[in-house]
Amino acid sequence: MSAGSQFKRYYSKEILGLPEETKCIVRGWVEDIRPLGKLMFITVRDRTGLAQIVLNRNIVGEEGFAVGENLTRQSVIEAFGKVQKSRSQNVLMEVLVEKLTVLSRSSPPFPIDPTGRVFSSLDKRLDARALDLRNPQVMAIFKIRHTVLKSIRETFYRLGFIEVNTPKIIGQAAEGGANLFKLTYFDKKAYLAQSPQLYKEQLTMSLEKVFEIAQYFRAEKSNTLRHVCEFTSLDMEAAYMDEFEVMEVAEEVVCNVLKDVEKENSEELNILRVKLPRAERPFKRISYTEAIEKLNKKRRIEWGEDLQTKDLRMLGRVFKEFYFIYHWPLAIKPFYIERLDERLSRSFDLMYGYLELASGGKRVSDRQELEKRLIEQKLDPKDFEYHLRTFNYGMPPHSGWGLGVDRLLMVITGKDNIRETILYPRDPRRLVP
RNA sequence: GCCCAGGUAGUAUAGACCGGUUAGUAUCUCCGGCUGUCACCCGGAGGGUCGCGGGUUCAAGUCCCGCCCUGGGCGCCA
Repeated sequence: MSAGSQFKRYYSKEILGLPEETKCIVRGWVEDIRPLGKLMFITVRDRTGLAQIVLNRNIVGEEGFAVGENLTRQSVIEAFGKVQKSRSQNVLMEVLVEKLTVLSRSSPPFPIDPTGRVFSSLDKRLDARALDLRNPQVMAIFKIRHTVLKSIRETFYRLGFIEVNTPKIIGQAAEGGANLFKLTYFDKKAYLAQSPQLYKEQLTMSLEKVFEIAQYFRAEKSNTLRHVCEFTSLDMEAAYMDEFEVMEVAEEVVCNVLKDVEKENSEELNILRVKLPRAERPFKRISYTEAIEKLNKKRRIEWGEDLQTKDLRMLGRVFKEFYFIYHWPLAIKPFYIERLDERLSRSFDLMYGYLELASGGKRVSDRQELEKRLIEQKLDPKDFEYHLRTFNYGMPPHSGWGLGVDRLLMVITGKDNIRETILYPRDPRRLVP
């Protein structure tokens, strides 16, 4: 029997709604095999869900039945058959098999149980990530991730932003702060980009409003649930906007993401047994100084200090929602953030509870001021010559932010480990698979 | 990098305080039986250098030391 015109491949989810006697092809991986003498029930999963197919010895014959008897779980199969009403408690319709073919025979035992009956540690699951993704709960995270990425792009397109791609291999490591991964670029030293910051700023002088979704690299031995060495960042930068205007863009992006996930992923949210966080515009805005006052009721913290993990956790208990902390001390913000006054910067962080999701602000657009700020932060303007000279060509005032996509996924899927939201995460201890 | 907890069949775990017979259970894999299963069921079998190295002891999965790995907390993260 061939995949001729009368047989059509249906996804598992579609089979439930097909009329009796529909000729169909079921393709997928075997989740469970329940032999019952001369009858055999096989549950077949594909990316849409679970289908039940029935192998009857009187129909497929001795040889056909032997295919089922030699089947292993997780094998990829193709079954030709007709839809019939099922007496199963779990599915309405099932497929009575006329021919069963094994497309790829699996080799048990498996390092994890992708049906989730026996739980495995995240470490074991990540070692076998390709198989782990067959688990509907795991797959749900990445279906939601897809919606998030799509939603982000649609919002920015609608707002008139141009999508760009900046280099990830860079020649200068002088930005200070996070450690960069070094690599050999023919006979030169090069580095993996930790952010598109300087490039996206430069692009505002021509493209005006840009955004980029890309992976960046930080060589920090951070062993936490919210740091990885390779992460996906959503970056935006816009000419003529100030810090409050780009905060509104962030609100719009986040609210649209939640709306789209609610619309397109209700099934996945069910599988994950999570409710979407609520988000109402405008998000709460508290200044850094107000945050310090709030924290000072619980513990002594000096104005000017950066907020530590325990401070953020305390704020997270007060604000179980999206909120901004704006106008941080100039001294703890990078050189490219614009000064507000003697002590403050035109900066902000977007938070959800204790988790920092995005960081941004209005940028310095004057070359002299930028050079001054570099020196204040003990960086050498000579190392930034390629960047600084662009400010001679007419640099519009501009603002922007960068948002951790993986962290946003944590908030949406209710996962407390960032590794759950990344297909193949990279942390200080994990480089494979 | 620091602190805490842990490492026992492929996976998940019991046993450790209080050292002593063949390391138990679930799942898994294989074999046999069953024409309506539902994480099928029933019967049988397989699978463990108890993380690695050293020490104490007549005797170590169990006690002690070092290392590695894992989980969590913190630090680092312009």
